[in-house]
Amino acid sequence: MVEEGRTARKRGAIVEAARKLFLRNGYAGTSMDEVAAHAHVSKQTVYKNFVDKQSLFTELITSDIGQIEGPEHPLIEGMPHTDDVERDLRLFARHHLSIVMRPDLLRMRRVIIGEADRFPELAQAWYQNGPVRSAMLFATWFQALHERGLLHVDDPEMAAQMFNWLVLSIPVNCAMACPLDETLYSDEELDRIAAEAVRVFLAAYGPKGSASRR
Amino acid sequence: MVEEGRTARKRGAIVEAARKLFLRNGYAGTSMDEVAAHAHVSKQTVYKNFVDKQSLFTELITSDIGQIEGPEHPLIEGMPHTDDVERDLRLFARHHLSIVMRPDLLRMRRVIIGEADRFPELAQAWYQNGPVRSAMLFATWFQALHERGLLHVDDPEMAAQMFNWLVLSIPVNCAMACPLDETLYSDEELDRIAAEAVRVFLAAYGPKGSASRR
DNA sequence: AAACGAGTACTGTCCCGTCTAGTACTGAAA
DNA sequence: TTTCAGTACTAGACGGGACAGTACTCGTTT
Repeated sequence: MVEEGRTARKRGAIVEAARKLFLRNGYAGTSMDEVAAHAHVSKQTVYKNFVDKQSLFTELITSDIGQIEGPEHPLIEGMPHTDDVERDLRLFARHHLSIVMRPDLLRMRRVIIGEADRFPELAQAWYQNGPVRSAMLFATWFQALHERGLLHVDDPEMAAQMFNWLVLSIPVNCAMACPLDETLYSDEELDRIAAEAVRVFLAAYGPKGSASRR
Repeated sequence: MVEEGRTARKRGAIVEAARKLFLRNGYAGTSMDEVAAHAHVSKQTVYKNFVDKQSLFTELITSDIGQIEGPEHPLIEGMPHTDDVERDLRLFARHHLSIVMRPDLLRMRRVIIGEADRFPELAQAWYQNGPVRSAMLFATWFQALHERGLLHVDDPEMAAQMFNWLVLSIPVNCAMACPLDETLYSDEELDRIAAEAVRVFLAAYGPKGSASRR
């Protein structure tokens, strides 16, 4: 099982090199020669595995988009679902943040946004698999909490989006414009943002009586 | 005054063409020949006005970034500053939204994010002149409202950022991944988002007693 | 006259994708 | 285990085209 055969190994090296280069230098900024050299593979091998530069790019990104599918799904499923909604939300928000703020995912976000005009279907796939999927999960979650009287949401879709961006917006939007090599936000800052986001969210969508205020 | 001289007119045409092409096709996706042709100008003239492709790009974007400085400044200054904070906030949020959602500004956001690795100082300039400057304006505004007892903000910086992204996040993040030629959000949807953003904001940062809930 | 600009050809570079000639691996038969 | 065919891989060259930036000639504006 560890044995993959030579071809698969080569292909893996190509994909790995391509990922690194595409995410760092963008589509136009990456040449196939670079990919081949970086993968310690001849250019011919690259073209044996991928018909095109476009194909290499889209297959790679598409596959990566698919990989993201699932970091928060099990988390919501396996959520403690205690009655301490604030604690649950904060834990989840913090976890969500630490995933989305992974440098490789931030780079991917940048590349996809930058190429959104040239690869619109890719951008769509990413958007649907990322923000939209998250929002839908949140919406069902909040709907359930609403029915248990632990939240008060008239429009679960809207609340879900608000929650998502309350948590993510500040650091993600900063990361879009800032160099990613240094650490942008410390763990403590992310903690603080997650906590405040949850506080704001609960102030607006908490159960009727409780106005949590610090 | 309307007369600008031939040179200035040519230069203007070049900048205009370059803006259109760079914002639509990105930096690498735009050639100097295209710019010249689109400006009805010879390539030599382009190089008489701008030493470089890089220079053309950075000077253009930098100048555009400078232009944005001021759409909301006068608005806050000339704000009615009634005691109906919710109304003021909602009007302002709606106005802010309609500016930031202008297609050309969305395109600029895309390009800057996409080239953030290759033009980090540009990305920084944009970030400072956009989100950071907005947040600082909001912060002083909220601070003043706090002192008048119309808001309750312990951390004006944080509140300002939260407000900014509560209003903008949903449509802006969608616009990053979606084709910009068709209209993404109707005026009514933007109204709704602005209203909900203000509601959430006031629930969290409104004056102590009032829990505005719909 | 003097500067400016148009038009166009040109240089050098980069890069995609292909081709060729030769080498290494793999798996099965002898 | 050795042999051997078939396949994968290497290294490098190359055609074709795009493009940044320059050179040069001739017309136009001021």
